[in-house]
Amino acid sequence: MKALTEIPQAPGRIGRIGRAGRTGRAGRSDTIYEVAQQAGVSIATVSRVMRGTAGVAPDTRERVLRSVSDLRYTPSRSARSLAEGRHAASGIVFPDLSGPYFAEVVLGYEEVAAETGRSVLILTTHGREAARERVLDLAARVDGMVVLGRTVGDDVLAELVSKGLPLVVLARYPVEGADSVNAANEASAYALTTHLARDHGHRSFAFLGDAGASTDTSDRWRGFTQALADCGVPVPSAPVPCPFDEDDGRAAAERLLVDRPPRALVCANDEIALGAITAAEALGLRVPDDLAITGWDDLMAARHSRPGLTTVSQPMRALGALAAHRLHERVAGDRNEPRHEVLPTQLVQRASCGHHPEENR
Amino acid sequence: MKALTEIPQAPGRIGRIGRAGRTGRAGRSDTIYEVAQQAGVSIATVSRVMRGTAGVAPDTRERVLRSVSDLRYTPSRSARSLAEGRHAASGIVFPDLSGPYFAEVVLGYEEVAAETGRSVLILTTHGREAARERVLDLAARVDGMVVLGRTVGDDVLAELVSKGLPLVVLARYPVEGADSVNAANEASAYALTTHLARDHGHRSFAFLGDAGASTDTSDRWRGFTQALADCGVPVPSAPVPCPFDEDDGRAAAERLLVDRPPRALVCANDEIALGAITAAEALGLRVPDDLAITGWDDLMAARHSRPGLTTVSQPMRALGALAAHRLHERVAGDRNEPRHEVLPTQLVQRASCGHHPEENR
DNA sequence: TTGTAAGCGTTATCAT
DNA sequence: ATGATAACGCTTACAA
Repeated sequence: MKALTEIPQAPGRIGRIGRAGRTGRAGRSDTIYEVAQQAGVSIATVSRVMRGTAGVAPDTRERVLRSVSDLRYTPSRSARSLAEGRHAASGIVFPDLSGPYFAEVVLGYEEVAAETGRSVLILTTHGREAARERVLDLAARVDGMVVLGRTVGDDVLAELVSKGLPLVVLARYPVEGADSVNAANEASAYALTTHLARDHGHRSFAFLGDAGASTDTSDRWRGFTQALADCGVPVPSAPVPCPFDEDDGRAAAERLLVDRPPRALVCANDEIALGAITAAEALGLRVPDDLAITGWDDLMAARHSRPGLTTVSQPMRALGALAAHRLHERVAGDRNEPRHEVLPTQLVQRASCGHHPEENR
Repeated sequence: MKALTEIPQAPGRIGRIGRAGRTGRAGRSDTIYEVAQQAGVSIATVSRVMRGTAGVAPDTRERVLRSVSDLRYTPSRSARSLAEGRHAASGIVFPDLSGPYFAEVVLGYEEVAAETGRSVLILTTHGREAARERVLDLAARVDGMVVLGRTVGDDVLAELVSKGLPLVVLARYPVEGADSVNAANEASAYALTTHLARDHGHRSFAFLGDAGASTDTSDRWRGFTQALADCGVPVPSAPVPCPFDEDDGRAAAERLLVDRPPRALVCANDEIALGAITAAEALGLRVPDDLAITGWDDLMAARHSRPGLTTVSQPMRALGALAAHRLHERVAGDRNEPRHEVLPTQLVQRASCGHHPEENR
């Protein structure tokens, strides 16, 4: 007779008994137990085969693989995540997908994330109240995330960092404990504005865009004012506030142009600029003869518009891709010191800023 | 001495002993156990409070909530998914995000999915080999998914359906066991082509687009040929193959137009059409005087191009939103019979198809 | 109203 | 090379 201490440990999986009999039900996928039973091995061996862990005999391996494909077994992702303590997924948070900018950024991001074996969750905040909760919820599903400007406040980001979540911010000022990726907004604004003032000789400017809402815009505003000051041109006291949207651009431009039209109108993005062109033409102003207009982003429409829109081309896809790479490094634990990077942009001269000698459209 | 059968069940959670002492480590979030201990209740009660399940005394509830916020506790998503047997997430699979079409669809989708309390995973296939594996991997992370055309074969979709995964296809022919959502491609192609033949009197046509690659395109081709036949206009034997891209459109149009230019060129989307306009102008053909060109999608660039591009406007966002709704119904188990829906489109007449009496741009 | 503990489906440690 | 089983962190039936 055995003493209590000699009694074999009761199996933790008492409930496993009677597991059979629920096969074939649609929507109920098989588990590692069914595969193990079918193959006549333990679940540990099945797990080894699935994960490619070394140390499984070739014929055992074959047998398991056959059962796997017979039963069309797919491991449960939640169980795996729970056991591994990771999600093999990352997230990206942006304000909205409308307009090509965010779509391109996300595309660049997804591509790299997929290459590094990570699924991608997206979240748009739409400037909604619940943004904080949604972002925190997302944080529970991923191993790290990228957050774009104009989504949630720095307090939320600090919370994420304090939870130990790898974080990269994009098109947003750096925050403690996170990497950042930005386009060269100030430099390109400076170059663009200098081109307008120096090369075309424009002496009266306005800036259309909401500098308070976006770090991109406020950087562009800063480069704009700096260039004007350096060129000895009067500097407007503030940007003309305007959301990132074509209709808003048209409306804001209409109000501005009726009143006291400047000679050159620097818009915070192409959508605003295209709206402004429409407004200018409706008011009988010729672009660029009466009014120069420029944008940002180099959308397809900028190339096809009449007149062609002078703008700044941003490496949108590269921004997303770089953010994905930096996030991957952080998640993999390859690096801890924050890294802040600025990607170069390019001035694209077309007809809307004034006539160029070598103009071709 | 007790018989074996009388031995009390060994607790499943032997390892819980000694759980304390690992607090404060960054990146290691607290669990329901810490909260329970802090609040002086059991984990079941914490769970009830977190889930809002009825039957918790107000003061107990308060105490728990305080501990939750003290410890900044967020439930583990994988553990929750494992226990609940659901992910509270859904996925959307598309070929690529470039161009505004997919971005808009995804945006409409995400918005509705978020409203129904579901996170959104995205997957782009890029026409890659690994598409099947990626899609199956995604399937393990979601409660249901939407698959767009030109991503994976019907065999993969059948596999998903047989696994019991709720499925909606978008811009793709219906498959057994899944809902489908499409735009009225054939009808709008018919209307567009009839407009060109009847209203503008064009008698020689070509169609630019790869009908084999996309159900959208093959439906458009069908409506196109039907309209020509009904108008008594010679029907081309086949589409001029061309990918969905501006450069490809330009290249394909160049080859076509040098040879034997038709009077009207119907393109499968706006990007192709805009490329074709560029090609036509490079060859000295005037649009629409020498050659009418039309597109599909009504991109921003179609509105701003010179000449304005006649095109078909699709409810892209609504397509995504509807797919999300249908998927939600399926996931919730509200409905089992497949539903196939076709959303209306709209012909947008601009200058590129010929001169209209009431033309305004 | 609250607690106990089984169960979710994996991974990985430790024996053998 | 393989098996037994603890552990992952929750939800929920059942008991009290």
